Amino acid sequence: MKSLEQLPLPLLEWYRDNARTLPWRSDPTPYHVWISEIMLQQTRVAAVLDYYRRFLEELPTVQALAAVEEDRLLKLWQGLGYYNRARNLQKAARTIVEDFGGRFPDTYEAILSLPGIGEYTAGAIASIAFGRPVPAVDGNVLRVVARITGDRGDIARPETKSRMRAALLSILPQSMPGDFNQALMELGATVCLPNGAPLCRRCPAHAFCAARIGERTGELPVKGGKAARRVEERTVFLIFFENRVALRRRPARGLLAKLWEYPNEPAPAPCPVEAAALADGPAGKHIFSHIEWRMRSVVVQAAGPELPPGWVWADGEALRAEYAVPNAFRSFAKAVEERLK
DNA sequence: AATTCGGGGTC
DNA sequence: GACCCAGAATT
Repeated sequence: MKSLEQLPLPLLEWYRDNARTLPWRSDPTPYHVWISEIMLQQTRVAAVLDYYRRFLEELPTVQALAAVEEDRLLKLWQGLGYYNRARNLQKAARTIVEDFGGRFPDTYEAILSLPGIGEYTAGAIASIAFGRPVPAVDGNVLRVVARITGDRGDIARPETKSRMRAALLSILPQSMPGDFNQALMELGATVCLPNGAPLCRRCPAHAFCAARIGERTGELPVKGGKAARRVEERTVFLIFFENRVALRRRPARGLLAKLWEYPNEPAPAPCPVEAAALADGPAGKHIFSHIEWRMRSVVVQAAGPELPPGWVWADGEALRAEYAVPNAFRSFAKAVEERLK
């Protein structure tokens, strides 16, 4: 990894001049860094900005996060995805309040022990918020290192990841590890782009990057895997009674756990309530990482207010402000709103 | 080591 | 379509 040794100085200089202005950088308290890092897991900066602002506005402290109602927390997370992140955030907040006296733990090992925090996030928080000299190796960093060093190892494999992490640890500037880690990610996000289209002319590693010199940026990094996606046909029931719509809570474990949904079943499925009228509603499609839902909908005028146990009637205001409904059902939002007026 | 967990931007 | 994103937890 000889070429990596030349990286720190030009990288830090580049970062000083090119760092984006991001809300979690203006006041990098451990709480701010933590919330931002969890939201940013597998999620682009642009998608996080509004959620981050709303979240900190309502839950400005670890104590507030520890105490908030779970349904309110899910509502704040609605649409961001990977909802276990929100639940783990609260578990960790309660651990911090109860076991750490409300003070965020300040060592890599203690941070790593918290729910929802793995090697990457522990390294990010420890280095950015506490100045600890540990690497933070995310997807951006793996791509940058693979290209600069010309490493053909599969970056999806733990062995490749740990090799690159060790190489980074050996060159990590002890004085400013947080800036170095952020600079590497920033470089990956804005210059050393995926899809074989990096902006090498703007790169501080231009002179010594193995992939650029060898014209192999299109072949690096090497990444295997890609599980096939299964398709599920589902029927969604948009059930109305007197300007309200029926919702039910999803199971506590698994996909979209504990979020609210319009009742739906694998197609074909019979109407789950006594109906005064039935009509076809809009179709919808939603693509998860590992599943594709192809949905048709049925608009149901319920014969009465009776619902199966656990289901609820929601009016337009409750639907907007109270119930966390995942974006998988966004195709039906307009049709539902129309009938709740 | 492989799968499960969302959702959206980008090519 | 395919890839990827400031990944972690579970199996």
